[in-house]
Amino acid sequence: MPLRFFNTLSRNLDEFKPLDPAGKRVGIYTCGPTVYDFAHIGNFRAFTFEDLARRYLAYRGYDVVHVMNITDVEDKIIRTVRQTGEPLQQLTGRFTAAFLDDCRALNLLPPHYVPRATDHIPEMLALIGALMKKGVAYQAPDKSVYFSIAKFARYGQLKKIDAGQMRPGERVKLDEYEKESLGDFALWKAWDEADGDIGWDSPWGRGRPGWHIECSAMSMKYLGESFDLHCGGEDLVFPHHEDEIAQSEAATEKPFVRYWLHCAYLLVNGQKMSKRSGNFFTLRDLLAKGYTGRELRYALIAEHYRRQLNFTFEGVDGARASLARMDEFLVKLREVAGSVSAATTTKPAGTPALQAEFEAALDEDLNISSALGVLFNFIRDTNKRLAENAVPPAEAAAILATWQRFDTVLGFGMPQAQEAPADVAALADQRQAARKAKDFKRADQIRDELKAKGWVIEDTPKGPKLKRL
RNA sequence: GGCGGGGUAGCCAAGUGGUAAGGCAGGAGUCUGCAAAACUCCUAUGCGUCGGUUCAAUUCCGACCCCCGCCUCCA
Repeated sequence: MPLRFFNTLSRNLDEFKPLDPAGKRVGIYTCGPTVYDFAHIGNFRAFTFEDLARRYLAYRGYDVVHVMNITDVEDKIIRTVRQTGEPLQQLTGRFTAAFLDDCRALNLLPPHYVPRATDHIPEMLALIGALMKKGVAYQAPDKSVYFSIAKFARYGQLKKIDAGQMRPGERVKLDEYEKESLGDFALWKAWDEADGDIGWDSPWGRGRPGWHIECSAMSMKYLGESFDLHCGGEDLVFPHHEDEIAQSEAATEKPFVRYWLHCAYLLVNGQKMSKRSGNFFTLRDLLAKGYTGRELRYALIAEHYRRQLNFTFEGVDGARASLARMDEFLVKLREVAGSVSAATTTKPAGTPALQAEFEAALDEDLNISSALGVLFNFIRDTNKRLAENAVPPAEAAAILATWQRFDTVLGFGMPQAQEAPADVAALADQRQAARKAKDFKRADQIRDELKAKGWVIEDTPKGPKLKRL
């Protein structure tokens, strides 16, 4: 089955074909964070979905090159610098590090390149220069440089916006601008007092880059003038990505990106989670509540990326329980497999079918809900056979090997059998002895002690087993 | 005003022109000294409403209702 993505550009499920004539290399650019504060889990929904996309492409055998920018100069950053007095580099360095920590907690694969905007001012200036030279950009009386959307006929292709129909947003004071047209956007923002010592010299005077230009400059630097995939949250469709297309294609006269993928919002209480509304959780907030990164990853990833995801604690609790079911299954398989390795066995009949179903689900625009359904169906069916001791070690090993491959996509991690520490194991032995002696009062007392230490004891037909709570 | 996404069981959610995957929660059972844990089974004559097309619609068409979002801070 072909891999298909819903392409915002075509508004269709398009079969994925890489630009690379060899069909091997795939370039993916994902819009990264603006580092003036901790990212919230709404932000991480996007990064998690992008991680899934990237991982699945790799699973499908593509050589993926993933670029994610760090926006480290921008209005909100400058405002924060002004308010707190913390130097820009220190502020952005701090939150960049925090962001990368959060990414690790969610098991997001590190991008191959994580370029910072402030390290690419020359590339941006070159791009702006090219646009000026082509006459599609102009310097306004306010000294800022703007892109003229009137000069780019294809403007509005992503959002299907008719420039004539645009009307100013509520937060825009039209009279503040000296642009030729309302839809024109800044490539270079002229320095003003509020910027303090933040600024770079340019052929158009001191200033700083506009928001969109960094993504065009950096994506093209690392991936080429045309590349395969560009992802982000749906709020970036317009104007950010629309403007990226305009400035990039106007400059290169080549198609910029083949497939645009956008994920829907994370909601909380039915409303978009955002810094603006104040209704957000950072990853740290949730980790502090005792949820693990993988549980949050599951919660963020388990729903199809193009559907709005209403974040609830009930939902994360559900994610935790779902993972526990999966873990339980894998640990059981490992016990059955013992020391048998999958490599020494021929693949049993069930596994290729499982793989085919898993892939068929993800091939269809990363339908993870369906893929997880496939997995849980398989778990139920195999559990029945495990209960009857009908799964030979070789098959268990083969299933584990297959699952390991699935996990390169899911990123939940394979559960490790947990060795109980000596004192816990000793207590378990004592309890077993008490039970043999029919001293159930003592046995139950030890059970409570173990629980207090964070271990549950599970009496199975094969004897007691210790499990981490 | 323009443009878009949704409304499927208590909650989350997949999906299809042929009669509703999966997860969580809940109920029952197996196991057990009792439990716990685990596992199994059960749980929507129904897919926002009203019409239409069809042998057959949740799935196609039309109208309507409701929710969410974008239209230059935004993942």
